[in-house]
Amino acid sequence: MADRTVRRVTSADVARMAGVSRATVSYVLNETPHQTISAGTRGRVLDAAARLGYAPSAAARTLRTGRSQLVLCLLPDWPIGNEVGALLGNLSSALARQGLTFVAHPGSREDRPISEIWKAITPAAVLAFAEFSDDEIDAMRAAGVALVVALLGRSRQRRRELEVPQHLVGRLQAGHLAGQGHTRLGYAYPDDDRVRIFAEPRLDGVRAGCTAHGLDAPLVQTVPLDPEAAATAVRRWRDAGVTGVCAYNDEVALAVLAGLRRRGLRAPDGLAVVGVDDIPAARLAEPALTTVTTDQTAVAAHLADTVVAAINGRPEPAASVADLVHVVRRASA
Amino acid sequence: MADRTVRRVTSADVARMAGVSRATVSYVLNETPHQTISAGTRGRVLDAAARLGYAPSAAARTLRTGRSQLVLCLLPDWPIGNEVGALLGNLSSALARQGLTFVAHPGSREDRPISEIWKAITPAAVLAFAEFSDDEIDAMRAAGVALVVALLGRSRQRRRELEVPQHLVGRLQAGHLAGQGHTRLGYAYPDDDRVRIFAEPRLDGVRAGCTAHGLDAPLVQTVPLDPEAAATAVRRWRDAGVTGVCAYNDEVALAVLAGLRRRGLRAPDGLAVVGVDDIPAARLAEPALTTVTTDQTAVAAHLADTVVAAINGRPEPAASVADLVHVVRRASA
DNA sequence: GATCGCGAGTTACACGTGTAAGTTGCCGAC
DNA sequence: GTCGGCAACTTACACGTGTAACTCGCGATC
Repeated sequence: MADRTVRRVTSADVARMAGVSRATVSYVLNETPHQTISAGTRGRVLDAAARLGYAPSAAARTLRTGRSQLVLCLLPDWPIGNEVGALLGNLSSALARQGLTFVAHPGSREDRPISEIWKAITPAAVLAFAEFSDDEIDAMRAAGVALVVALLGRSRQRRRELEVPQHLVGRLQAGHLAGQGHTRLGYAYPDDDRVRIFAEPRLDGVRAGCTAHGLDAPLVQTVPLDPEAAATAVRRWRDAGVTGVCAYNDEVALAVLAGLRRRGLRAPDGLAVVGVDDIPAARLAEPALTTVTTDQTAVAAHLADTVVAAINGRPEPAASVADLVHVVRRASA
Repeated sequence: MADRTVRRVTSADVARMAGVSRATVSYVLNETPHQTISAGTRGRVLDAAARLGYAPSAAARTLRTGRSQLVLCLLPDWPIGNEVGALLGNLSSALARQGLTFVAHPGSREDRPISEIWKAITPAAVLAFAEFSDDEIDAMRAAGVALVVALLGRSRQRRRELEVPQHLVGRLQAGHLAGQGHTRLGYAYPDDDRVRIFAEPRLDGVRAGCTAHGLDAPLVQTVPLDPEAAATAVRRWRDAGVTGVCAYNDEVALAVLAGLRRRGLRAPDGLAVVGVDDIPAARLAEPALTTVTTDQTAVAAHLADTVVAAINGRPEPAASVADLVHVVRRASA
């Protein structure tokens, strides 16, 4: 009867089977440059590794090199929706193609200082939606993290990778309404402080869009996800002569639609409404919601390229912003 | 000028500062049982560790013990919504209180064999929504994973932790409609094979609820997230004498509401509709959607207890299913 | 007064890897 | 005929930790 405790297959086992030293195994498997290995040995090593089902110990490799193959993403404490979920999925796929494993850590910073998290993982790179303090960034770099990216918000050294798409979203919303002939726009701001880092660049984009089309700045109102409260916002907009509203996202847009109903009105006549994200509920709403979507695959691919480049010490690639966002035309605007 | 490459603080540094051996530091910091350390030494070690900002190397610890402090959750490839997001967040908090770090890995299994993932992490436990093959389970156990939990679907050795709540959800939906006097029910099944593992136990719950109230089995129809297709389903239900419909989730329920509108009808008179999840769009719909919610905090807490118990070799705790799901009464049923 | 027990530590090894430095044998150049 | 150079490897160490096994002094016990 075999040993109860099944031992892990190590590179020493592969070496023994291939009849070479452990170093040779390492050189072959890692394709180390400037090392000359004959085709015969190479084949024997590869064969032995495959036959034994060898997988290197991530812990040992991390200990030795001081850096793991993990990319850590710190999720925000506000509920993540489909669109962020899609971004994470695409990011994971894109990084997997480069041999990096993507993991996400949900949960607010209050639970545990974030240093606990990355010290428990030693990631190659850290992505986060919110900002880092300079101290945090220094501590992470000192611990061997190659790259720290704040996707949004202030960041000392890196540019904010998601900022541009958010800005474009806002511009496109405003542009769509301006193209429909609306001359006085409103902005439906979310009633949740935690998403401000997303809302601000979108609102800036709407402002820029208004300016570009020669319109006045949008009339901003906070809209809770509640029909009654939304109805109040609708009244104020209409009193001010607003005819089209850009909403922070589809949920806020749905609230505006509900507010219109409360007042016996309906989009687009009472108020044209444009959302963001194209959630499933958007096309099921009454009227169906016009909305703006982002090509999360493209964003994820660029983000993955940036991470890989930084880990390998190469300069970061330029972003292509063309065709990143689109309007999905439906009945509400 | 100091050394450019900032060295990591190790337990040896702490030992030097406290004037003790490295082993003593380890014993103090890990509170190893059956080790007698004087209060004085203990204090000096703790003080030195705090002063130096010492954090143990996860890689070294993992290498030594053969098991990391990470709990890995493999996310499904279908889009995760708010409710799963909330579950993950709560789970992360609950595990953090026990010293475990929770990480989620998004992305389909097609990208990369899942063995690549857990070999790159060596987690203490693995949670997944879908099933594992027996071979996968064996391989993971052999690699040192203490616990493998399939939250849903078949699983050889562990029970499926999320199965019961899904079943309860279905029962409660049926019970609510039965309580309103409906005698012939329909079930709106999602048009996405990937969520079958969620849909089946919910549908089973609805069936059980019908039986418990002496009703016929529900008339099941697949409902795509499209108003026109939903309208067809609505016609068939009404032709069959169905007066109340349980939907897989709120999005499918919104589709049913849209289908009713297409036919000039409205809930609850044309067809009473009950959703699941209470997404933000539910209370903004017309009419506002009655729905069933699950206490994700309680589910997460129990799941965390199960994980911790398994890692420490204790028997798994019993689940309390009382008050886990609730009906949110609105206009649609 | 030798012995035992025990509190309070220390020494030493193992975990599995990457890689710098060293060791062959062989071939071509002077 | 020697010597440098190179292909093809091997030897040996370091990474930072947990823990079994050992040491040492000291007070109590027979």
